[in-house]
Amino acid sequence: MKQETQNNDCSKADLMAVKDALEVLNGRWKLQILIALLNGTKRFKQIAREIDGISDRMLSKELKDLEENQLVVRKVYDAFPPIVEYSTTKHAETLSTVIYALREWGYLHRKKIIGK
Amino acid sequence: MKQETQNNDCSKADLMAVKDALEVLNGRWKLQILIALLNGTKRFKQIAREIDGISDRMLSKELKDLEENQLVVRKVYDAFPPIVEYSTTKHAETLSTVIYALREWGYLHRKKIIGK
DNA sequence: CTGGATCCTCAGGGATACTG
DNA sequence: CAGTATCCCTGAGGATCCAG
Repeated sequence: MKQETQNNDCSKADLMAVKDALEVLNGRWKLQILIALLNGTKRFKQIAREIDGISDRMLSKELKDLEENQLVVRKVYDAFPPIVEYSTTKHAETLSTVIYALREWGYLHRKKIIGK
Repeated sequence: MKQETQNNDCSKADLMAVKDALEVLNGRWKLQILIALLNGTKRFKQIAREIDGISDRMLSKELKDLEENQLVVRKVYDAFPPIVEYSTTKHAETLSTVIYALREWGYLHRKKIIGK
């Protein structure tokens, strides 16, 4: 077996970038929330209903995280009952590439493993 | 605000696919390991040295997971000291799209948030 | 060297109740 | 409705020791 000395030439900074991305999208909720919101502006309960199994507490926390990372925008209307709308930023739209890739691979993998 | 009734038309099965993908790639090690192995066949310690912060226990477990998902292949040479080589499968190569997307977005996000 | 076995810690995340 | 506060538990992941 030949040992190439430069076989990881393309993955020093790249690995960092991937790690950065994963750090922002970590947990099992962030991407689901973003997908929901990329489909259009929604209210808190609306998101909660759409994402199966998420608790209010988690949704609240995740939305705050995403807001800090400038991926979602929170807009409060002064009304009763309270109305708060969430939507994605331009920056979040750049994630669609990632989402598409994951979606395609998800299909592929399911076919490979389960539907073999 | 107008409410579209079909604003989530494109994300029922798609969401499932994304969730499937995330389930296979969960944790912070799987993708790093795959990236390392996509760069070439490697031995256990070699991977461990390449991935910063991973413990032997984790690496062992993650490799087993990846093997079960048919993403890596384990090859044992009967020798002393023991030699075990890991490499990626064809199926793992289809992940490169995902990895590229994550890498690109990682760079983009870093520029957006940190280097603004 | 390649890991399995064990023990431990801590953060992710669930359930419930409560406020404005 | 839109959350916050609290309590609790599970499981990811680290450290260490040990065997083939």
